[in-house]
Amino acid sequence: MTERTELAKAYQPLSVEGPIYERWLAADVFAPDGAGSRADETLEPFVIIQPPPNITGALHLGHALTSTIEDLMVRHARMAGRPTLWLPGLDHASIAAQYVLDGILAKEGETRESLGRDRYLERMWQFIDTTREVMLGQQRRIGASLDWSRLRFTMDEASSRAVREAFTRLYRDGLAYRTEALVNWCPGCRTSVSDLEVIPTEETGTLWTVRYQLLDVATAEPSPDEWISVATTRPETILGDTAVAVHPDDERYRSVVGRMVRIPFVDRDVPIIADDVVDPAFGTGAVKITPAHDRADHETGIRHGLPMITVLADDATINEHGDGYVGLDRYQARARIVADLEARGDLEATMPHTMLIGRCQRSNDVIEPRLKTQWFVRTGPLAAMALEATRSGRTGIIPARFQKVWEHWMTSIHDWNVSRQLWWGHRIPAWYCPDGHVTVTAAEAGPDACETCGRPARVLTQDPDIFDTWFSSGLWPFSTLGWPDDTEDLRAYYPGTVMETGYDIIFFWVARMMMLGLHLAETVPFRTVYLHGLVKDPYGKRMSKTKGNVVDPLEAISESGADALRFALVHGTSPGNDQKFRTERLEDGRNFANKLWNATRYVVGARPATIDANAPRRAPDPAVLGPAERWIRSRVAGVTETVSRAIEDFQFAEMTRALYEGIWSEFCDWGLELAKVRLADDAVPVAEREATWWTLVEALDTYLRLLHPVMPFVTEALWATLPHAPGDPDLLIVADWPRAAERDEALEADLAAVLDLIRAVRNARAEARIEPGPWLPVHALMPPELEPTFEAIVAGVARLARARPLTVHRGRASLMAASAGDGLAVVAGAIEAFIERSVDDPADLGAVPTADRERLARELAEAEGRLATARGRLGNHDFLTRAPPHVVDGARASEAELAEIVLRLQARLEG
RNA sequence: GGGCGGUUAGCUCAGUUGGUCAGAGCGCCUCGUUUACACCGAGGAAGUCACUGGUUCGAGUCCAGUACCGCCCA
Repeated sequence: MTERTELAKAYQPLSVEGPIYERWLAADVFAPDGAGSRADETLEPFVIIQPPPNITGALHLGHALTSTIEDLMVRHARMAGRPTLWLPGLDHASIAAQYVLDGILAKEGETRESLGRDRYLERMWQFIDTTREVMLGQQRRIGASLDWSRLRFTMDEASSRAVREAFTRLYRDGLAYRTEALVNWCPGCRTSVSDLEVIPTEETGTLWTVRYQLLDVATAEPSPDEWISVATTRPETILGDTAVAVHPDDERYRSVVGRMVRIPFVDRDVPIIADDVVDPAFGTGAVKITPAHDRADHETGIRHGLPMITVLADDATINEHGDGYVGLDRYQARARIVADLEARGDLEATMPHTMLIGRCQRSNDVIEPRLKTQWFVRTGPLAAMALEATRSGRTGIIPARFQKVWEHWMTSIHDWNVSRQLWWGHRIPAWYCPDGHVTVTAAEAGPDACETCGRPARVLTQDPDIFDTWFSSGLWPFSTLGWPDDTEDLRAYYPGTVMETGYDIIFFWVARMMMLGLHLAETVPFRTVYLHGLVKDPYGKRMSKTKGNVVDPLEAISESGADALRFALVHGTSPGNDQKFRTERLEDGRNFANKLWNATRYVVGARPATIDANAPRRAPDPAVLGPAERWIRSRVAGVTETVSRAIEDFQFAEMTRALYEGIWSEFCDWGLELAKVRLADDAVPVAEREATWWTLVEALDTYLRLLHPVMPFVTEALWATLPHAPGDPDLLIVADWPRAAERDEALEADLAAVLDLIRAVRNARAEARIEPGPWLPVHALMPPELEPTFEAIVAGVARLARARPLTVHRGRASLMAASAGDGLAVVAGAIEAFIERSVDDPADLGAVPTADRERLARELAEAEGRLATARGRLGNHDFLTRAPPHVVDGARASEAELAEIVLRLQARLEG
């Protein structure tokens, strides 16, 4: 049984959270097959494979949001009894990790090359040993109920094996091939990068117009007065030009198409070709073609069978093909070439030019398109499967509008370059024999011999490259479960239920997982893709370390508690939409936790002496429940419905809204206040007081369960202080998810009317500037059908309205007779009331009734306005005939009610 | 150039199939030490739902266009 501790006056998250996480761990409740699991094996499993965060990065608010939303879904599913797996992981992030480590090494005066491959990798493992613990610790702090027994790392042996196997199968199936092609080369990182890692940035450069000498048709030597002017932003690529192109319809150049020009410096003679891709309006209408260094030129080159001459080395210096400029950096070469062109008189014009430059996402270097022999994955068939999967609904995307983005990307996808010239990652399992034969094998030790010619392994060399990190990530939904082996986990938990991530990496993650999952694991990797928005700073800017506008989740947790951070993040999220985060939002969650804490503190302390402190929780006896108790139960049922539906619909902010409203504005503001009166009233029979208390306990019990997925710590702590029912577990985290009870809508409507009266009385008093202290006699008149309910909670109403005595009148005449003296008239919907006012200072007598009259007149004007609107609608024949009957009925009811209110107010004003 | 999202109270945002939906939190104003909570309670002020047309008996809610902001892709 749980220990009942005295609750502090205010919730202190820091002292509560750590021990609770330890209790969860000790109880072994995170794993679906853990000792503390209460999963019902007959239910469908709920599985989220966590998108593994980059092992070198500290967790930011985006990770916090991801963890919170996933944890929320997972905790809900777990409480609902489903076998629930949330599998944690870390990503080795090749390029990012190398970037960070290289920076550290640079400070020590070392480089990758100076250490050598083996020592470099040793350093990397040491480095990530330190970052790993930080990452995992952060997730624990936020309360993530991850199955740590299944923690995986993309570089562990099982993942490596999956990568080798996956690649081998793709190769065997003709979906992986090696070829020379144009890749995005980052000279800083010395590797190729994917299209997604190239950030197009608008920059101002220069457009140079350069004269190329035409050759005399007869002599094939430069013709002195004939030239063609081409415009270029990259003069250094002149060295690799193999043609000049014009548009076929361009009259200006029609006569020169087919003639030859001489490329400056390298003195290569190349043809003038005609091609539709040339934009006649750009520059001079004639462009130079460098097939080895430009994507568009590359395609043109292929169409026209042009030679492809690479003039840049890996470090972006001019290579041996750049006669006279060899060894110069690309920008030095550019400057020299411009100067030399000018000296030769071949530079015709220089003008500023705005263009898109591709920069490396990681190093910010300008990307160079270069020809490289690398491995590619054929995406056509894979993308087709991925498209079909979403179109058929086997995988749904939430919010749905991202389906369009998905379709567009999947239909315009290029083959995927998976080779990276890095060291930290999975080595490509391809071996080459001296004759150029390729052998691909999943065997860890490599091939025994060349597959083609049988030469022994010792003469084969392995491809020096590693895989793009996203290749191993793409296998994550199943490699984590044991694939390629037919494991129990794979059978039980694949495909996963939800893939939850930010929309910014839909292509990185989701696309690759879908393509590889469909091909290799033969089905979609997850049923639903849920995309959340980005967490931005208060001005709507992306948070980044360089901008200095990041909010550290750990700092936020230290200040306000993990629950407060979780609440703030969930409260502000809606599918696919960004949220602006300001730290003041944390206070909402902190205050809410405190409110809940104190409500529980009150309830625990208000236990009637007749109930044993260790008595198990039992449902209140329905026979002795008053309206307030029945109202509480009905409202709890209402909130339960809303919360359950919101979770199913991925409307997490709606879930927090409903709970905040239900717990604070309904349960605390009205339910507890009404209950207090009964609990404190010795005249109320013991059985009724007990039932009232059990009602409060039951309501809190349910609310704590409903709120647990969002605020796991405070709810777990408080639940421990409440009586538990037989069959309840020791920990809330594995307690049953509430089933919504029957609602009593008629009673809810009655109570709403009563609460309106209390509000109206308070309002009238406040406006009349009556001191809050004194109790004043109040007379009420209401429809007879409301009277029984009203009478049953009259003591509570009296207290909350500060009415003494509170008299219920039968008939208008009786009320009017009672309210003849000085006082305040109140019309609250169906209930009319009069507050007697005792005047201490006779000088006040004149002023107050005037104020009261003003208030009533204002209310009358408003009611009359609404009545006029209602009558206007009802006077419209089209409305009566075309609007659905229930709407018309509603309008009639509202008209009748307003008319009644107007009459009462008029009577008051005239009287 | 193509596509998507946003524009609702001073601020941050809800408003799911068009019919009391004009809302919440924070902030602001006025009160308040009734033993759960001042991380609180009571009351209050505050918005031509970006703009212009259209559809409809009825439009933040649907359609078209405009403006501004942001994002994605080329």
